[in-house]
This record gives sequence, C-alpha cells and structure tokens, in this order.
Amino acid sequence: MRVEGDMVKDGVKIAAGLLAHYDVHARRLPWRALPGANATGAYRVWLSEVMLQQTTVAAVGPYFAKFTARWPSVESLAAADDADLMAAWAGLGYYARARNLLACARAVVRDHGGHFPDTEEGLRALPGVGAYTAAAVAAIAFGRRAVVVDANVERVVARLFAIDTPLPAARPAIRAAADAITPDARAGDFAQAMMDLGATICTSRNPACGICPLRDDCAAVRTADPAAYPVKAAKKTRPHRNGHGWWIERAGGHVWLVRRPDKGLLGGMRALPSSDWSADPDAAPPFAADWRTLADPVAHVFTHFSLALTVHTTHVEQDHAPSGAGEWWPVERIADAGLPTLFARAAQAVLKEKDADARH
DNA sequence: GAGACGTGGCC
DNA sequence: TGGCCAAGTCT
Repeated sequence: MRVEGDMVKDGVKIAAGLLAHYDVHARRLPWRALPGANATGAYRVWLSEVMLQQTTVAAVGPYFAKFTARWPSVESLAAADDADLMAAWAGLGYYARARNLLACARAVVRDHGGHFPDTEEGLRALPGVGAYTAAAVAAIAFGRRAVVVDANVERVVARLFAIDTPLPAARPAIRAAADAITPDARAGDFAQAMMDLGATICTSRNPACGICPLRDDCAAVRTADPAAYPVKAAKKTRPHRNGHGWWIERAGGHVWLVRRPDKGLLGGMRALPSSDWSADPDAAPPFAADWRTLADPVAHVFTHFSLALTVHTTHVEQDHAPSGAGEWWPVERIADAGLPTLFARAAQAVLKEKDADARH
C-alpha cells in the first residue's frame, strides 16, 4: 500500500488523463449537454439517473425520449396521473422507481418551489434518491465536488488499485480510493468519464486494456487477469416458482385487469388476476367457469426467482364482473395497458392461441 | 447487512 | 442455456 501523499498525487494525474480522454471520446447521450453548450437541466439529469439505475443505456433511450416529450419539466411530471406514469414506465422494470419518481417530483414542487436541491444532502432526502444518485446529480447538474460511486466506478477503481477484498466488504476502501482521485473541478465530467470508461473500455468481461487511457496507472493490468477485479462474493442460486394467471374475457372484446398493490413485486402495475408465486400446481381459479389452460406456461426470470406462469382463459357474459376492484380493458388496445413484461407476454400467448384457433 | 426488486443482452 | 451483468434504493 502506498502512502497517502503518493495516492493523492497519482489521483491528480489520473483525473487529468481521464478528463483529457473524455474531452475527445465522451459518448453523446440524450441526457448530456452537448460539448460547449450550457449544462442540461437538473430535471433531465435526475430523470436519466433514476432510469439508469441497474438499467442499460440502450434500454433507457426510448423511455427517456418518451418521458421528456410528454413531461418536459418537473412541474408537468408532478401533475401526471399515477396510472399514466406507471403505464409509461411499463417494461423498464424496478417499478418502485416509477412510484418514487412521482413522489420525488411532487416533493420538489411542493417543498422546493420546483427547484431540485443543489446539495448531496438535500437531494439524498428525496424519494428514490440514494447515495449514488444524490452524488451524480450534485456533480453533473450543479458542479459540486461529489464522490460518485456506481458499479462502473467500483470496477475501475478496484482495478486501478488492484483491490482484492471481495465486494461488498471492499466498498469503504473503494470509496476512499474514488475520493482520492476525484478532482475539485469538473467532478461531474469526471464521474461521467469514469462511467464511460467502465461501460466501453474497462468492461466487466474482456476489458480493452490496450486502449485504456489509465493503463499506465493501473495496478490490475500488470497482473495475469485484470478482469478478475473486482472480486465478488459467490451468489446464491435462483429458486424456481410456479404461478397462475387468469384471462377473463367479456363479450364485446374486453379483458379484466387489476392493479397490483403498491408494495411488492410489480407493485402498482396493471396486471392479469393471478395467484401468488408459489401456488399449487392446481390452484383454484377466481370463480367457477369453463376454464381452458394454455399448453405452454409463460417462462419469466426475475432477479431473485424464475417463474412459470400457467395461463387460463374463460369467457363471461356481458353483465358479469369478477369480484373485487378491476377494469375491463379493450383487448385490441392491450398494448396500451402498460402491462409489465410478464403479463404482456401472457397476453401475447393468449392472443396467439386465439389467432391459431381462428384459422381452424 | 442481506434480501427484495425487472428486464434484456451477452457468451 | 443458464448465469452474469447493467449509471441502485429501500427495508
């Protein structure tokens, strides 16, 4: 381990080298200000940061375009209808982010006059804004010096200093090292430069060390396997679960949709009525009827379990409504219902089967 | 601190 | 093909 003075001196060199590289190679992303332009607003920075949590740039692109076109300001977003916003988020995943997004926009309008707080501490108090996002917005939108640590930065820093303590135990050491190389000026550009480096060169697999601007300062590149950093604790195997979903269609071409509870999996989203996720192979349907079962269950993988959803269909009379809260949704507009991917796939499977039947 | 929480792409 | 991974947060 080097003494702290050397580390700080190296930090200045590392930051300067990375920023010089960034000035030439920065990715052009919709939520970034163009080079030479005024800073993009805090609203767009915050919106992009929330969308990018655990989500790839490619996946975020169309959602960011859709949201900023429909809700161009934090005031307009705060005034959005809850169901509309959840439907617009459908497919992007981690739906607690959408509920917190709305709560955050409303807090900014109600408590801060429509202006985002410009400090990490102020930002950190907002719903859905954790340590990473608070630091990123403070640095990128407000030019504050903040130590921005995401998975990219963890990987880059772990390699730069060959930190071999496994994650998550290595977090304090990684954060201290990130702090040591974060410059006082251009902290926002530095953060984005670190994330660009992690996304394009210092990648998880097959890092492109040969073209890395930090190669000369990197401890890992002098080891047999730079990609071995950061070291991670072994993960548990993912359990499998079985569940049932029910497609209830009314004469006239409407299907019964429910809204899932705010807490828990797919919280707050429109959905088909369904069992819990550990149901008996022959779980009871919501009511007695002539149920038909699709031959192939819908296979879906969540973060912490995989699911086989068996889908059952039936038809009911015009005046019949299932018990409990729900709404009849036009089948031909099912794509606009804002179903999360699991249920969108279930609907697809039902409609495909109907289509096949109609051909016979 | 560890588990819950989505989805799609990659090898 | 199944596991890993992606600009994390909340409890």
